[in-house]
Amino acid sequence: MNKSAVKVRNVLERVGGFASAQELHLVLHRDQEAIGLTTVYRALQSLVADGAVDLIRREDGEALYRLCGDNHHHHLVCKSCGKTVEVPGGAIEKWALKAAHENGFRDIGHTAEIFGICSDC
Amino acid sequence: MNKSAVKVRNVLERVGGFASAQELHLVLHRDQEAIGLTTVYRALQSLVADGAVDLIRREDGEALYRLCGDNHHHHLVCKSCGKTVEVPGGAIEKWALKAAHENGFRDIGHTAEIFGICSDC
DNA sequence: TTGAAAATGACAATCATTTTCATTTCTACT
DNA sequence: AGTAGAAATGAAAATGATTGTCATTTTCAA
Repeated sequence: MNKSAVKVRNVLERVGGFASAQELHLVLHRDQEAIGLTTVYRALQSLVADGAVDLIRREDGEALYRLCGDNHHHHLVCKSCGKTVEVPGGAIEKWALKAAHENGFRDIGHTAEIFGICSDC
Repeated sequence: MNKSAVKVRNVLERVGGFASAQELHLVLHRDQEAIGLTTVYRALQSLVADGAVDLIRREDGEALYRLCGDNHHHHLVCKSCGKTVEVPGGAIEKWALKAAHENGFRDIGHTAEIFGICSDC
């Protein structure tokens, strides 16, 4: 793993949740870490390839990254104000594994998001 | 609903599964239907807004559209060859509703995809 | 028929992501 | 230490899907 990949991984660790490549690049700059946007993208690519980082897509198609391996959970997002709640994903996990198994798939991953309107909106 | 929206909806019906905006535009042209790409995008937007069409993201972030079917299901997609299997989503539905309810959310929707490597790859 | 409102589409603009390529840093070997 | 070759870096250009603009066309009710 590169020096850059390590930096990116550390930032991901600190932010704790999902972040876009551009956000990560911004945070790195705030921290006086001189690193190019291109390099951030490359570091994220290799981290994803190594299975160290998960990639999901925001509704507008932008890529979001998060460190793999923390306790697995999904997100409940308010469509109006953006408020986000973490939701345990045990049931989904079982569902995904079962469906994949029944169809002969292996190396399973999944994405799941719930969205709605929160009580404050 | 517009004339264009109707055309787009018809094509979606014929192709039966997921298709990108550009693919739909191509099919429409093959059918001698003169319709601009911009209009295809707009028709898809309004169809999605009306809940007539579902939108998911391919792994590279490109948007895919499909006629909103009566029977709610999700997809099990092979990362290698693209083979897709429909999976019933009952368990997910319950999970999403429960999680949303516990946190005071309403007007709930959800997305879920499973991906892996199929038995042929 | 007519006139306002909606729809259309060619083209330009946007924006995340990838490519290119010249330069810099690392690494291994003498 | 010195050096060649490989890998990493990043600025700038390219890419490609999607959206915005705006002049023109169509629709439709009065």
